Amino acid sequence: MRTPGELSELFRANGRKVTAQRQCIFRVLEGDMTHPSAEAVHIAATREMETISLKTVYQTLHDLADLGEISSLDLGTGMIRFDPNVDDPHPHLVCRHCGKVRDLVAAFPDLQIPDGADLGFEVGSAEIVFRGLCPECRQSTLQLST
Amino acid sequence: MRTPGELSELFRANGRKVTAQRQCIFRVLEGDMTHPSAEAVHIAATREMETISLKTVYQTLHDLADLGEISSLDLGTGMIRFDPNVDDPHPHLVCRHCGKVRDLVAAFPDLQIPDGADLGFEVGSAEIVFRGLCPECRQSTLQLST
DNA sequence: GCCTTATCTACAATCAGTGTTGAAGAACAA
DNA sequence: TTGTTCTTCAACACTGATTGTAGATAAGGC
Repeated sequence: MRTPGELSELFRANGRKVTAQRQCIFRVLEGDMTHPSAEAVHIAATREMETISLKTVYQTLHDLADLGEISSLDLGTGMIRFDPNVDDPHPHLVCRHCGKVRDLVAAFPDLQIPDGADLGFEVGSAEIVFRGLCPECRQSTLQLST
Repeated sequence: MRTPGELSELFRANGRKVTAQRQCIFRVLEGDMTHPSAEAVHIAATREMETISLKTVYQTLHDLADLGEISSLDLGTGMIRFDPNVDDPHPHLVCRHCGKVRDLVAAFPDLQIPDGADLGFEVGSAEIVFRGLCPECRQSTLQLST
């Protein structure tokens, strides 16, 4: 993802206004590797701007997704997650206990659908999701069973 | 998925009762390849039993999923989809326009995470989702742009 | 600084899915 | 078949994430 300054430029170039709320959200997202939900972004943003509304956060995140600066992921955790790492496609690890999401940096072969197997679908993108338990939840599950 | 009769047996064997509503749902699911949502199953079921409630449908679908007879999928279409084809893992094609889901029968290599790359995750399952446009939505999109 | 227009906040609504509860019904034993 | 017990049913209200609305506010060009 770009820096807050670059994102402000991009918003202006696209006829969008650069408000204090949006810049606050840009800053919150910068360097965030946790795949935050809109709610999580809102909580972080209110630490800087107490009055920012959740609706504004949703709106700005969707704007960023429309511009291709972040990607929105529905990984089955009950809420949409936002991923600032949009430059190279990568699989995701999802904890089925706490919902934590992590990028998997290991390389995977490009998935190609064999000719004719797509039944007329025009395929745009492929996603790989691994589900399991994150280290923390593994730990607490082990403790429960002893 | 098993036949309605086999499912009834299985329910009894697991201490669950076999009600008319459940048998109706078994029949609806049999041979359904459309990955229906609970809502869709409910609509189909009401054609046989007008008074069956959506809650009962949810309950029975979850029971079936708990017994491993169907799998529940959150593919980002806004509702959980249920897949009676649980015997062999397979990728899914999801239409980003109408939400239609199709099994991809083509074989894909087992996805294995390279050692150390999982950062301590205990990985249980892998999912592959292809997103794109189904033939019908491709058609209507083409017509719109002419 | 002024004006136009996009954006903001607060509030209410939507939508999929779940908890609750009295009533109905299935299983099982005698 | 009958009675007992326990599960399940259906209606209703509720949750939690997300979106629509509308009046107030502020950005950005002049």
